This record gives sequence, C-alpha cells and structure tokens, in this order.
Amino acid sequence: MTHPRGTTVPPSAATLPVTVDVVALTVRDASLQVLLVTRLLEPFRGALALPGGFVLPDETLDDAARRELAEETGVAPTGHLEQLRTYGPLGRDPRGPVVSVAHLLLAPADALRLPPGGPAAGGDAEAVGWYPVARVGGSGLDLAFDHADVLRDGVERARAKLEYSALATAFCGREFTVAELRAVYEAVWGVTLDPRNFHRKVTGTPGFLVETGRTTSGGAGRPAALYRLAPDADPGAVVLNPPVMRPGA
Amino acid sequence: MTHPRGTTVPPSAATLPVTVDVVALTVRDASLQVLLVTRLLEPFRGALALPGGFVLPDETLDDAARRELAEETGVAPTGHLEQLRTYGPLGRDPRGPVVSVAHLLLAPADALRLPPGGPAAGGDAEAVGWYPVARVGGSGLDLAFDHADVLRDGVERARAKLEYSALATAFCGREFTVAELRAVYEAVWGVTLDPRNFHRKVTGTPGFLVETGRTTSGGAGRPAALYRLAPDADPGAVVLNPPVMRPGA
DNA sequence: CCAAAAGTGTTAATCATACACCCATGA
DNA sequence: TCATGGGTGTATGATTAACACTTTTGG
Repeated sequence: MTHPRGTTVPPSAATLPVTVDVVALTVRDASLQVLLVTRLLEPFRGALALPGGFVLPDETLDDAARRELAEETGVAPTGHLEQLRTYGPLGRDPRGPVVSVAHLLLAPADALRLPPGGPAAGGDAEAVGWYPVARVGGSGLDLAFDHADVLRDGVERARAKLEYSALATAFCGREFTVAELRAVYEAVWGVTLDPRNFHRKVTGTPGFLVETGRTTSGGAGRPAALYRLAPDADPGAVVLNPPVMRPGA
Repeated sequence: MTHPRGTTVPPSAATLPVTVDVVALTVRDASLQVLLVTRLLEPFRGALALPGGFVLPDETLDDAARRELAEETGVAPTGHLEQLRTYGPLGRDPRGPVVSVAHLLLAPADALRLPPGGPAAGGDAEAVGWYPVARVGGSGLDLAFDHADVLRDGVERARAKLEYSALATAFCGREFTVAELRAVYEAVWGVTLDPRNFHRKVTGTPGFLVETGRTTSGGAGRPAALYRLAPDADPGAVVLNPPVMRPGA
C-alpha cells in the first residue's frame, strides 16, 4: 500500500471496521459440516452465522481468527487455518460498511470441543454447533449477512485444495488409516472412490504419507496400517504430484 | 462477521486503515513484468512499490483497486482483476497497523498507457513503469513495505492459474494467435513449450479458444489463425479440462 | 470356515511427449 | 525455390480406471 497523500497511517476518514469470519469445516458422520453460531443480537437475531468478530490493531489476521474461534468454542483450535478472501465493505451489513477477512479452518471433528448441549443449546452465550454443509440454505438454515457466499467460497476452496495438497489430513487425527483418509475425500467431494485405486494412489504419492508401523485392531476385517503426514509438514503447503484426482472434473 | 458485543458497526476502537495494493502483471519483450511506482514520500521515499491506496467506505474493494490504478496510470485498466489476499495489520508499515487487500491484474502490455518517459521519468507525479519480475529483488530494485511478499504471492497465483483457467488470454489482445498465447505461457512459467503439442492442446481444449476466421498477414512464414476467448467468458472463471500442463511440476 | 475390510496384480483406455512431416506465405 | 513459421500425424511411455484376486483379522 502506498500513501501518496498522507504522512500518518490512520487518517481517520480512511479507516473501516475490520472483522474476521471463519468457515470451520470438519467431516462428521460421513458428511462435510460447518461450525455455525446462532446470533443473539440484531441484526439477523436468531439467524445462523459464521463465527467471527473484530480484528484488534495489535494482532495478525490469523491470530484474530484463532482468538474468535477460541472465544466461541472455549478451545484453541487445532487443524489447518488459512485465509480465504476478503469481502466488503459494501452490501454486507445493514448497519454500514464493514470489511471482513474470511478464513478457512479444516479440523478433525473433535478438535473443537463445543459447549455441551449441541446446536440447539441456549444459555447466555451464542449456541454453537456443527451443521451439514449440504443442508445449509434449506430447511430453515439460512445464514446472516453474506455468509452464504462466504461458506460457498470456503467449501469450493477446500474441495479444490484436496486435489493437489495434503489438506485432507487436516480433517484426520495425528494418525489415520487410508480408509479414514478416503472417507474425507468422499465426504468433501460427495463422491465414492475405489478403495483399491485410492490406496495405491495416496501411498504411492511421494511426500504425502509416512507409515507409522502401527496398525488398527478391533474392527471387522484385516487391520489397517496407520499413517501420518510427513512430520513438520504444513498440510496446505505439501504439493501432491501427481494429484489425487476428483472424478468428473 | 458477527458483532456479539456491539450494536453499531464502527466502534471506533475497532477500525483500521484499509488499503488496496495491485500486482499488475503483463508480458512484454518475452518476459513477465510488473507495474511499480517510485515513492515520493516517506516512508521508503525513492523506493519502488506496488501501486495502491486507501479504500473509501463507499466503494467495493475491486473498485478501489481499479480507481487507484487509474489514478496512477491515467487510464481505466482493462484485463483480468481478482483479489489476491489480505496482509496485515502488523509488521507492514513503520507508521502503524494497516490492513492491505492485495489484488492481481493481468493485462496486455498496452492496456495501461503509462505517462511518457518510462520508468525513470520524474515530475510531480510518482514515476510509474514496467519492471521484469525476474529482476525485482536484485540490482537496486528492492520493494517498499512487504511488497516483495505480495509480488511473490501474485506471481505464484498467476503461474498456478494459467494451468487450469483461461487466464493467459488476459495478457493478450482481443484476438491473438496460438503462438502469442504460447509466448505468454513461456514468459510466465519461464519455460519453452513444444509449439506443435501446445497448438493441439489449446485448440483441442473445449471452452477455451474460438476461431475468428481471420488470419495474420505480413510476418514471415505461414499466416496464423486468429482466436479469441469464448465471448462473454471471464478468463479467470473458465475451467480448462484437461488443463494446460506446466512441465516438471 | 465365513464375512469383512485391507491391500496387490493386471489390463485396457486415455493422455502427454517427442518428433517426422506437410502447408502457406514473403522474399 | 528457399526460409520461416503454422499446423497435422503418429509412435511411445506414463497414468488412470476397472476389477479379479490375495491377505489378515474377528466371529
């Protein structure tokens, strides 16, 4: 940013309210779900919205996203956080111009321990819960502000990045089986994948999975080998070559 | 964005200066070049920087980017404009916290008619000119603020999107030959491509090019057919399937 | 032994690469 | 007719998709 006509940073005429919104996605019950809060205040009181809040001048955008998420869920979020895009300042909030920096969090379902009671819980805090992405927009699950757009962009980003990055592992625990990883791809893409070709594909892609040597036990069928992402790797930064391909697209 | 603890939009404690920066790229002389201005004011007086400026409360982010570019170059920019990512508010400007929404513009070299005199021109306005991306960072071409990071992110985005979108056409005029299009890929990726396979690839990819029926004349060799992007198509939105693949990656 | 899930082998079709070759123009 | 670049044909190796088959556990 250049400041051709000013010598101080905040000429107050040029400042705007800046918020972060978080599209927090997880895979639960074989479906892609998003974390939503029920608004207690106007505007859109009673409607569902993405968690978020104001950015403080002394924190980074990522820190603001993590802080807001921690305030809503009571737990510091684990998983993969990345910036999605920025919306505004017009046509977003009936009260006036607001710039909002949307973030995308991909996390295992148990990484965000929600307040007890589930989506319908009341109390003095905003009710927070997981909602299947496929159902948002219908059956009374309309979102406040422009959050339907933000959610759509976030889901689209997640779907695209599964192909060429190791992001799918962000939905799993530290160790996982190939079948669990496949369930992530199937839930996010809404497809079914051939288990045998998928297995060969992901285990054969360099830089993706490392065997831990351990196996599962107890379930039906042959025990599965446990894998993890290459240590110290950022799942969003690992470039899969060749990519895991999405059928049909 | 939710506002759990306020009923007015801008509680002034939570507002920040918001700017737009633009990574304007073009292909000139077989190289990828970026539009830079020479700063006339502190901080970083005399250094090169990306064009940009403050976002007004009554304009969209894209409008702000277009307006700033028009103010710097004197011409409303044509070409493809998209949002890149948002930086800040910490560690960017020595004067204090600033949020900057970076944009990416891909345009033909003649779409931005620069003030006469070229990169070294003086005068009372900031000097503006095209600089080869490969040379920025060396030979006295250091960028102000965190603009080196922004430029790197913009170039990376452009390189990635050439593969699976029709964005390369944004660097060309309204009508272009396959060889001109290939020159764009070669300049942006820094590779050489087989002209024959490239020709088959791009002409055979559905939804990419449409023949105009016209041909070039005057140059050496056989005249080339002129193509254009499918009418009314946003080059950034066209999904190429199969993609034009970058060798080696 | 049977069911169930994990994991391997094999094959046919598809796609990228390399490059031989032909086409259409200016000089 | 030659040089120059535009454009097509074709063979080869790599990769995917489909699916038969083997392995390893629990009941």
